[in-house]
Formats: sequence, structure tokens, C-alpha cells
Amino acid sequence: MENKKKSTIKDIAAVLGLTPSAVSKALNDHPRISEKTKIAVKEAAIQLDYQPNYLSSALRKGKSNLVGVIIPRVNSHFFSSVVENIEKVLNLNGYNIIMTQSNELYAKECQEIDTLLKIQVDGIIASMANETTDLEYYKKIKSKGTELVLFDRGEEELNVDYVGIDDYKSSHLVVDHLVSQNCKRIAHIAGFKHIRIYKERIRGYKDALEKSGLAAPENWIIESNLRLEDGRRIMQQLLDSPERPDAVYVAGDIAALGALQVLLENNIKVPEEMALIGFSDEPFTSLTQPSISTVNQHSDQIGKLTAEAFLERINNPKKKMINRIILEPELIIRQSSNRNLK
Amino acid sequence: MENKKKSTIKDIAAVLGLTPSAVSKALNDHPRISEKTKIAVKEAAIQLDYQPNYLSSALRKGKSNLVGVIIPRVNSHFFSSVVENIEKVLNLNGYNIIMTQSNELYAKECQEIDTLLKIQVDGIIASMANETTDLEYYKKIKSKGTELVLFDRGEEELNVDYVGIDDYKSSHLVVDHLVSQNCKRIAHIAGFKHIRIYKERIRGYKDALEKSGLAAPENWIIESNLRLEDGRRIMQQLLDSPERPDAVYVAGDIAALGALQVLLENNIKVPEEMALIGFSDEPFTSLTQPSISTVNQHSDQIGKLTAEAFLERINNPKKKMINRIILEPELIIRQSSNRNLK
DNA sequence: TATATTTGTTCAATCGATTGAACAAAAATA
DNA sequence: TATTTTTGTTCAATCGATTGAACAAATATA
Repeated sequence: MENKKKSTIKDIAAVLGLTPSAVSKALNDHPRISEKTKIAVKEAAIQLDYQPNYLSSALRKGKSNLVGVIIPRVNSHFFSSVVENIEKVLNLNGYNIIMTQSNELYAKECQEIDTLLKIQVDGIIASMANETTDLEYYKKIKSKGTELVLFDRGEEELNVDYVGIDDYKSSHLVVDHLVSQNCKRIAHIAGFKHIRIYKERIRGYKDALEKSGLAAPENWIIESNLRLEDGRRIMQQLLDSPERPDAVYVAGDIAALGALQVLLENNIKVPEEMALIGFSDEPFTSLTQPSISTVNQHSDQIGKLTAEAFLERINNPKKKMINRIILEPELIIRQSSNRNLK
Repeated sequence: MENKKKSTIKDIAAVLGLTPSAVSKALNDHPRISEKTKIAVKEAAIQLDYQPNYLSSALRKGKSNLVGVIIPRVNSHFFSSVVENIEKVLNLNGYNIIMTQSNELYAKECQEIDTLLKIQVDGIIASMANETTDLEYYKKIKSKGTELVLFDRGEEELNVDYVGIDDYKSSHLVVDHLVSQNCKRIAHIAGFKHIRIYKERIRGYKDALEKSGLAAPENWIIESNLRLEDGRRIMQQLLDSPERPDAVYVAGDIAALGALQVLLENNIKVPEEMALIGFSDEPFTSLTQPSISTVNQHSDQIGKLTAEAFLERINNPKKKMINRIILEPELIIRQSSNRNLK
């Protein structure tokens, strides 16, 4: 029952009266091996349920065909969808992925990088943790000769291929829409400025307000980790402030959900008294009452393009040109910001 | 800048005028190597930024110290929390994990198993996809000499270590509570009977009803995939049925959310006209309005115990005794079923 | 027929680390 | 001093697959 002996090319060679090297070449379709031998070898391989030993071939070839993917957390539609699409593309090209999560912690991220380097992945695809400001560890990846591609949360300073959306423009879409709904006092529950994407969203928010001739007092931009409790806390804070806003643009859906809870608990009419817009199009945004307007980041496209950027990079390691692919964001207008609908 | 040459024990040996084998033994604290040499070697290793080549040592030792974890989907608090805890315990014991998801698809699950076996993980920890009925692939894992431990979704037939909760008892907790709230007509939106845990929940539901002298007509047990849309569809169906239930026990939180949406859309008072209870304690259940009662599966404990069961197994591969660890479920009573509170 | 070319396979080294056996030097015992 | 024991290191094989070079046989060319 327990057929524990894994067969090797040696076994195949013994069965056919060949040498292991002939078998290896036959399996790899070497031009100097006769068709007849190739067929016989492949047949025998199936008979013996032969599985190539990944470790030995990776060791010999210096290539593991493994790609590490580091994301802040798996429990998010955006990230899990990106990973799913990365995997789809890479699998088709003979790569397998190893998915790890940093839990938004810098220390965990470093540990994951070390693990992946130890396992000798051919490359790493990552989206950086909120906490990360020190880029040393990412530089280490490159210095070891391992390829690196970033998506969504990436820093230009690293000078690697990157796929993301136009965060600056996203804020324009959001603010312009809120203005069209007659909102005059628009606050922004933001992510931390040290992260490029959040910095861009803040910049876009400010510029869009200015364009519309509206004020953006500094105390209406509140940075946080964008967790549920952050959204709750900050929304409460905004409600308690002397000049209460009439719209809030939240840089993340989960924090937007927290904000919505507080609004409902305080019997504030959404969107009439306070319009609300989130970011990322997490599935639950369409399920709340009222449903939450948000920005679609095209996670499937990001995943696909990231994987393709990676493949291009690994197939041309010496290529100097860096790919920066920026997708168009899409505003999804739902009940929480649509004053005409209700 | 790009220091691409990875150093090997050969390099260390060259620096110190030793042989590679002496270096290897020094690094592994072999008793026959002098203290002086060990210190010198370890120092040189740090100087040269030596990282052991995982591939070669795994090949030689026939052990990768890698563990594959297969879960139905990462985008679920329960599963991601279990994995997080598995990882925590295994990391402390020198193992790294590779997390993969089956997306509830049998074909994907088989593919993931093949990948993990190819990478030569030392073992696989899994929770089976909804679709899976054929256990051949899981038997293949064992037959290759790779350890296997299951959690939550597992089949006894496979005869491997298992960690889960007492699903039969969970249903008793749920039904008893609903009965205490004066519910008389309790329906069950169930998972598929071919999966053990859902079968147990159905069995518990029936027995608990019988115990309380209540009827359980067969058409009040409706099996499904427990996705959001399944919950919606089935709840609508129940509302349209001639004898409408006054309570619904849903075997999964996401389907419970769908059911709640339909109830609210139909202006049905929850819990007064219809009580609702879900399963798994996904975070969103505490965020809905009304919040959803549910069953806590102790994902942290499951993760920890699963990892420990795995370690015990891999350290005693010939041990015949199978571990079956069954945790106590905990009912979390929230607004959706608590008629006294409101 | 002699020589050059093509074809099919084997040989042997290699990837980097590990490990039991072998060996020489140092230390302990007789 | 001779012998045994201990200590520290080297030797050589191994894990399984890969690959350029070598080689013999078959085929083509002169």
C-alpha cells in the first residue's frame, strides 16, 4: 500500500539499460537523443510514476522556478485577488508561487524575505507593509541577485518594476464626485504619508479641492493605519469637531466601514448629512446599508500585469529599463455618496 | 554595489585553510571539532555573509523543513487565523510554511498537492475543499511518505491526525439557544452532507430539535455551497414558503450575511420575527446591524494544536496512534438571535 | 576505399552540503 | 618507552539531475 520509494532517473535507466544521463536528456528533449529512446524513456517514466526531484535540478540549474509573493495580509479581497491572478499567469509559465503575509509588520516582512531568500526563490513580488520605511531589506533582495517586482505599495527609490493605479487621479475622481453632490466640507481619513500611495492620495485630494475652490484645513487630513477602529475613532473625532464636515473620503474600505458604523450609531443620514467614500472595492462595501461608494483598483489587472512584468524581468535580467505600469482607477458610486438616488 | 556572489562553505574553508567538511561540521556543532575552530568558522561565516544553501542541504538530508498548508480560501478570517497560528508554532521549530488555496475547487486542490509534493515539503496540513469527495489525491500524499494532518474539513476515512471542533455539539448549542428564545420553527441552511463537518451539524440540528420535541421537516434543511448568494437565495425561498420559519441556523457566516440582507430588504424584524445564527465568528458578524450570533471555532487553538500534532507526527513517523483533537465550540449570542436584549 | 560528418550514447564533473570512515597527531595509560 | 585512547581534521562518497566533452557507430561525401 505504502509505495514509499520515489523513482529516479537511475531507476528508469536501469529498466531500459541506459545511463542516467541519457534518460535525463531524453526527458528534456535533447536533440541528440533518438525519437525511439525518448518515447521509451517517457513511457517508462510514467510506468514508474517518476517525478523529477525538484531539489536536485534546482541545485544543479541554479534556478528554483519558485516565486515568493509577500502581501500585507491575505484576508483582504484586493490582495488575495491580486495573488490569485499572479499565480494564474506564473503557473502557465512553469513557476510556482509561495504566498506569505507580513501582517503589516516590518519585522515579519524582513523574516519573510529571509525565508524566501533561503528557499532560493528566483524572484520576489511584494506589496510593502504599512510599517515599512527602511528599504534595506528590499535592497538586500536585489543584491543577492534575486529579482524583485512591486505592486500597489511600492517605493520609487528602489528602482524596480512596479504596477499600481494612479492614486493621485483617484482622489480627483472622488473629490470631483463629492463636489458634484454639493458637498462643501470634505475631510480625508488618510493612510500614513510616508507610504507613497497614501501620500499621492493626499496630494490628489488637496489639489482637487483647490481646483474646486474648496478649503482643505490641515486638521481635516487625519493619517492612520486605516483599520476598522481607526475609522471609528477618527469619524467620532470629526463628528465632535466644531465645524463638522459634510463628506468624508476614506483611503481604505475597512476604515470606511468603521466610519459608517459610527455615523449610523449617531443617527446621521448618509449621504444626506454626510457622504462617505472608501477605497479598494472590497466586497462588503456593496453589502452594507447604505452601500459604500469606493474606488476600484482592478486587482485582477494588477495581478496579471505584475506577473507579466516579473516574467519579462526574469527573462531579461540585464535589461536596464524599469517598467512602471499605472492603471486608471474607477470610481464606483453607491448609496453612501449618491444624493440623487435616494 | 551588487554583491551577487553567494559564499559557500568552500569559501570559508579557503579563508581558514580548512576543508569544506570541517567547516560543515563546525557549523553543525559536530563534537569532534575543536572549540577554537568552531569559533573561527562561525566568525568567518558572518564576515562572508554566508547563508547555507537550502537546496543542497535539503537534497542531502532528504528533508526540506518546508510544510505545505492547503486551505479552501485565504480570504476568510477563520482560515487565515488558523494558518497564522500554524506558522507561528512551526517557525519556532525550524519549519517554514508554504500557504496555498484551493478556492474550494477539487482540481485546484489536486494541482496544489502536486506542486507541494514536487517541492518536496516534509508534510502537508490541509482543510479540504467543498468539492472534494474523491480522496485519492490525499492518499497519494501518504503513499509518497509525506506526512499529512487535517483540520476542520477532514474525513475519518483517511485515518490521519485531525483537529477540529465538535460540530454535532455546536448545533445543540445553537438549537437550544433558539428554543430558549421561544423559536418554534427552526430551519437550517446547511453545507453539503458529503462533508463530514456539515453532516455532523445537520445531525446535531436534527437531534437537538427532536430533544426539544420540535419538528424538523426535511425541506427545512437546505444544502448549499454557503456562499453569499446561496444564503440570499435560500432565505428568499424560505420566506416564500407556506409555513415560514421563525428562526434560521446557517452553517456559515457569509451565507448568514446574505440571509440577513434578504431579511432586511423584506423589512422582517430580526430577531423578533426571524432569529438568525451563523457559524465561524467571522469579524463582520459583529459589525452588521443587527449583529449576527455565531459559533466560535477557536481558530487560534486549532492552528496551534494542528501544528503541534504535525510536529509530533513528523518526529515519530512510525507512530501508529492517530490523534483526533476535538475542541469545544462556543456560542456567541448577538442581536440577531437575542430577543431579550432588544 | 578513405575521410568527413552526423547521430546516439556514455563519461565524468558539477551544483553545495553532509557524514561515516580513515588517518595523523596529541594525550593518556601501562 | 611502547601502547592505547582521544582529539581534530581530511577523504571520499552521496543526494538526483544536468551538461559539455568524448567516443563509437552509422551515414554521407570525396
